[in-house]
Amino acid sequence: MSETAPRPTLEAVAARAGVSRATVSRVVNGSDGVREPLAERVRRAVDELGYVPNQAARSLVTRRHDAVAVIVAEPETRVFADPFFARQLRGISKELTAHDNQLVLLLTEDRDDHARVARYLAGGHVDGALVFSLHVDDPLPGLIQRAGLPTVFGGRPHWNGGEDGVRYVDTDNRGGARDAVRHLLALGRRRIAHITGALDQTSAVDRLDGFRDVMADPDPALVEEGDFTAASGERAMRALLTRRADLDAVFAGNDLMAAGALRALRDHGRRVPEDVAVVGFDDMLPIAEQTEPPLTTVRQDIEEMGRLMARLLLRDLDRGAEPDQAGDPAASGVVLPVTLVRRASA
Amino acid sequence: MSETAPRPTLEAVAARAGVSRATVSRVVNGSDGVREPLAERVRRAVDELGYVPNQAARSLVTRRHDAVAVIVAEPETRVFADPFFARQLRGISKELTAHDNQLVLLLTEDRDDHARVARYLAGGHVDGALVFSLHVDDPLPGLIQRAGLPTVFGGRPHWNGGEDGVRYVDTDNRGGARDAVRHLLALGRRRIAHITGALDQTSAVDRLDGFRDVMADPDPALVEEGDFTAASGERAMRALLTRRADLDAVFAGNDLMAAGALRALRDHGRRVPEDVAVVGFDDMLPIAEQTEPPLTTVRQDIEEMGRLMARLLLRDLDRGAEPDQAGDPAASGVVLPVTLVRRASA
DNA sequence: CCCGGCGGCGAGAGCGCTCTCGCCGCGGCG
DNA sequence: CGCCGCGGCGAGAGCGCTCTCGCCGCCGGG
Repeated sequence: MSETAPRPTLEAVAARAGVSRATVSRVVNGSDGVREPLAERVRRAVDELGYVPNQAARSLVTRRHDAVAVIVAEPETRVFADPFFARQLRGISKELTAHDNQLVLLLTEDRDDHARVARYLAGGHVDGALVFSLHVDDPLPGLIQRAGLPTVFGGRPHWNGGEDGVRYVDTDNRGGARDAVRHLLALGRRRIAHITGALDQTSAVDRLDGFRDVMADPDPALVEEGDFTAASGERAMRALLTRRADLDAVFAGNDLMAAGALRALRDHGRRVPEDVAVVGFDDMLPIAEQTEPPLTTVRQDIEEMGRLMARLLLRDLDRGAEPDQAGDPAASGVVLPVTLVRRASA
Repeated sequence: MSETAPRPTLEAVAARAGVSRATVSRVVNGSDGVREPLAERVRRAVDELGYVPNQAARSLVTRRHDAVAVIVAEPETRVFADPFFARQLRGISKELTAHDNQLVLLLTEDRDDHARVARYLAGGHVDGALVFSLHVDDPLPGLIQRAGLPTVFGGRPHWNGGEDGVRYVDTDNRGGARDAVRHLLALGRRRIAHITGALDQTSAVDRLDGFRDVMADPDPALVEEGDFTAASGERAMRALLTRRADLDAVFAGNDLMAAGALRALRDHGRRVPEDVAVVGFDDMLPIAEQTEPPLTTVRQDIEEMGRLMARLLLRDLDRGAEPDQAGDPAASGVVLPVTLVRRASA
């Protein structure tokens, strides 16, 4: 009973149906050229025996694996502090399974892991890779490019100026930041501060750029660097308040920092939004709804981002490995729109 | 240049080193029986050619895949609302990669997915499975058991009464609940309420049981069912306050509900902890630290839980598929300890 | 000096599949 | 009525690896 049943092979199915292996293979893989009565007999044999193709054997000859690696290079910071990651993964998963592809997850922490990942990718276990690497000095993207696998990045990669044709999906960080700041202006605020995220990440840089787009030459005293954590937001807010006690609005680089900023404002006796209006970024739930007051923020569709990354990659895989360098212009980088969500804080 | 380099095979390495395939295989797989000068020559050939074994070919004959499926059956609810999932995954990932195993992630949403997962597992792509399924009516655990793969569950599965020898790792929900309630008693509180989680999940049931262990026959009016969301915590707290305006403490089934309860208490003008002491569960960061006041709560080591699940599974895999029914008694279920974290709310 | 044993290495089969060929039978056209 | 063409199916090679054998050479003992 506990004996692992010897899985039936193509051969066995062929024998039972009284046909050749080739014919069974044709039926199983849905290629035409098998006439109906025969095909039906094969199908019956397949599920009488409970036949399931051996993927290893198949991969050995087709050189396809129907599997995609998802590489996340983000040990300590935001990815694990918030539900971002899970959402993205979910989007990716949906798209991949819809196309019968598996998701192999690789989490990396340090340099040793990089070598491991590189080896894994070179090992040809997967047909492509989706990569999340947010930091500027990360050697991972380079390693991966070198492995020669079709790849799509999550978030605009850093060295984008140089290498071209790098596929990525990003949210409209810059545009979202502009929307946020314009909203504050529309409320009549004029002394608007910005708490940046960790500036070694493109998302933080892009949001800062958006802020500058609208504020055109802001007082440097109104910009303070954070690192996307709530604690950094609180600290930054305090610093801003001592430098510019007259500020009347803050655009924080993400909701976590906005939450930190709210505490600092409360401690300093500032009312939100009456004295100081606050806008966040991400619409990270449940944080954004739970703050006091609830956050006005810029929402990005995280799950859609994941889905899109997967879709892009699968498309590449379908039309053969060659990314078709002449290919469609829209393909190299895709930027998803964002929307401003108005709650009580601004 | 864009030509995908034909990966070198064992054959090629053998030719270059002037030995047979068997010898190269021996060296690559670290089995002894190859004398030093020869072994060295092989090793040189391997990295001159950049040889990486073809996993598909290897699996075909060894019937091992060095891959483990992680199945998460939790679309909407807590897993995606909080960083739980990511933490657990990280623990799992660490342990798996330490043993050169890959992590194949399967997220399921609905019944169709179940069939897909069952097929995948039956397809023999992976050597074992780690399963997270929290709901009582989930058919998934049954399907998986039937696939005959070595499996470890995250959280005590539901039908535990029946089937025996089911491997799982759980946190000490009941003991943690007892600690929480005893802490409230030690503070002198006597009219202690409990907001339960969704009672179709064992964790919620166990926490309720722990509450009852200590309170022995509590007033039913002091127990209100929630569903682990902040909104449900808020609603439950309101209900409790109208029923028993004299309550002086609340033990919430998780931190999210505790956060909801805090708002309800604030709205009703109750001071925390002076009028009502509040204890949560999970120590979910950053929520638990960000509430006003910060939450006293029961901490569980999520990452360790993941690591342990992986370790258990790998152990099973190592000693052949047979779980050794006589095996060590500790193996069927492992319960991880929790610790009470004191902050300002109680 | 011969023989037995043992350890190091090579030959070869085979894992379960895909895919190219080529064969065979049937239908249509000359 | 014969021939050619084509579509349906089977035979067989081969994907890259592991692992069992068995061979061969070396060493020690009789």
